[in-house]
Amino acid sequence: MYVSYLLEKDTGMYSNPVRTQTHNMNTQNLMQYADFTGYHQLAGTSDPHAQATGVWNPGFPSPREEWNPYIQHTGCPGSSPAAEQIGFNSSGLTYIQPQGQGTLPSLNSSAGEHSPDSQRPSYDWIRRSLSSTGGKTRTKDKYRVVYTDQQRLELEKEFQYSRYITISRKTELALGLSLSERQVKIWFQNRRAKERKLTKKKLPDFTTTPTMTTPSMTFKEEY
DNA sequence: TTGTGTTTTACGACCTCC
DNA sequence: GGAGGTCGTAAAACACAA
Repeated sequence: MYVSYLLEKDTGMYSNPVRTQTHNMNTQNLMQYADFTGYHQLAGTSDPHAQATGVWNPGFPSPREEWNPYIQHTGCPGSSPAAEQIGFNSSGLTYIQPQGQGTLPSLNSSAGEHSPDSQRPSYDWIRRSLSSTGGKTRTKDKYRVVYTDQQRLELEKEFQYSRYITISRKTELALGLSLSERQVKIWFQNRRAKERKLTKKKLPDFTTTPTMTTPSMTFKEEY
């Protein structure tokens, strides 16, 4: 809720230093994340699950059509005040990068031309602006970390685009946000759980719950 | 300041598919 | 068997009322 709250209301719910710094985001203060001190595992470092995935399929299709209503109903995330403040244009899929910042090298440049990914933001500048402080897990010295507003905003934007992240996008997001792919995957899992919870809350009388098949069954083909 | 409720990360168990 | 899905849950982080 926190990130969606950011997307919706442009005001932070929390008042801790990290969040306070980012309440009034713009393309300049995004670079504040350079001194972000939270723990973020780097993909491919300590996380055994964070290995890079394989070759991206150039034939990556558009997001599942059943999500289209979602995208339409939820509106373009980039059009939210919060998103606009940090530099996303109204399309929500094209990122206005800070000047002088390059783009993340495409996993497959030709794929980018044909996939919806080509219209999405590159996270290279974010990756460079984020710092990593090494890996800690539930069984180690810190139970969990708090993602920055920027990280959650980007994850939320991706979630608004598609409820199920593709392998290539997971890799790109993980790199761009200095998270492990496992963290991105779990974030999406938790985010879907949250959405189901909210939906359940909104529709308490909804007895005939549609059977939800595991998306991996259909999505693996799209990978 | 403290107690309490909510939200956010992270994991394990179990399932399905290839 | 591996990958990724849901579900349930633990615990940290946080908001807020008293």
